Amino acid sequence: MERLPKRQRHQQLSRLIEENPFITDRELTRQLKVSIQTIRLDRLELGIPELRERLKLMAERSYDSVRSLPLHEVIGDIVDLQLDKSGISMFEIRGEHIFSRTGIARGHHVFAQANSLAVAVINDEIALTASADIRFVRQVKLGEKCIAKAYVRSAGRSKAKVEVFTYVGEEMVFQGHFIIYRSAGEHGIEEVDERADRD
Amino acid sequence: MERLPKRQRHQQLSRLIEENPFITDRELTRQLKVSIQTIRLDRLELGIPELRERLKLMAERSYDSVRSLPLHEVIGDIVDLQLDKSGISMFEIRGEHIFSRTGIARGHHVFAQANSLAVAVINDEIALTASADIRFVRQVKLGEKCIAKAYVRSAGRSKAKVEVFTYVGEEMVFQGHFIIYRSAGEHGIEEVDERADRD
DNA sequence: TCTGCTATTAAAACCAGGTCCTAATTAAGT
DNA sequence: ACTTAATTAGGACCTGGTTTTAATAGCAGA
Repeated sequence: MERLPKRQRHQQLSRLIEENPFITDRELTRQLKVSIQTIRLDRLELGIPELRERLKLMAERSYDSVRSLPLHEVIGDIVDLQLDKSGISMFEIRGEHIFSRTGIARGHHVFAQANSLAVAVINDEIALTASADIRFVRQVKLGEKCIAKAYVRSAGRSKAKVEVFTYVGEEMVFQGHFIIYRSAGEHGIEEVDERADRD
Repeated sequence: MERLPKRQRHQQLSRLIEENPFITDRELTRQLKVSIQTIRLDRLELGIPELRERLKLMAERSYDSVRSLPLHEVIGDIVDLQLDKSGISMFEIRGEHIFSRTGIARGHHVFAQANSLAVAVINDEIALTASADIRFVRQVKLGEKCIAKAYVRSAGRSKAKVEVFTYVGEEMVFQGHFIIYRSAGEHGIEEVDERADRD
């Protein structure tokens, strides 16, 4: 009663499916030289779902990632705002903002908080980021609360310079210099609008 | 002969399937109050494949584009990826990405696409943005498809320089220079030094 | 040798979620 | 009334399975 062949086959089966989840049982019979029933018994024992189920799982995984883009309007809660002068916002790093492996926040969330604040602090109908020079000073981790402080350094007619520093506690974790376009009475930009909504 | 209902239904059908690709024809008959045959004719006319085919496509997309990477950590769909060399991703600006009044994309979404891609293209266990110098060249509007192209310019042991250019059609809308930290232990990567441009 | 056990294979019924084809029905336009 | 487009209905067939029930092969121990 060769037991080994079975275990070996199980290993091979797992490997084959892992490296090509699109394989059908019929294809597996060819590769492993056993009947299709054996393949199915094996999958049953190993808890490997059928092809369609596998594809569905993969599709789901890749779907809710697209769906769960949590980058909406203003990122973070605005705590204080003095238009054209300064602003403070608070943003807590949660599970959806991190690299799952490391627990470290993805840079664009930290950026998003700062960018949102830089735009919000500009007192204009339309304010858009033109450019930015940013530095991620240290990593931010799950659960940490980021306090971003924005200061308007200079405000011309069509551009404003805004500096943003983000802290976790005492520590600075991010800094950025933003150049923000403003509408300054409808010029330069084709589509002029009202100011962005605020919560 | 109300032609409108048909077109409207087609629109609704497309919308329904787009916002939930996991829906079956049977479910669609309930929502649209027409027979299942009509649904199938509609799908045929619109060139929308059956449920299983849709799931398979989604699975494929998420599989062979970035099998090694956790996809959900990337903003936009990776179209091409040559680790440590270059990468391309596609990101369509949708309603949730814009200033609702103006239809102009919020900067941090455009940044997020570029940042994700810059991190993804670095072949390392841990890759984090250290700093970035970015410019929003022109506004991006609702419905526009942003194609971001990333090129690894130099890859040292602990840092890599990545340039990202984002286009809508022929037009460049964003450019950024990223410095990415890498873990520099795990993989002894000493292969890449300086790379020339490539399309 | 017979019994018992595992592993394998086979066969048949059934299912979801369709395609493909033919035909009937309905609605509406002129 | 006749024509045409749109809709609905029905049945055969397909893939890639599940589930169940049975038969068969191979070997071990008493």
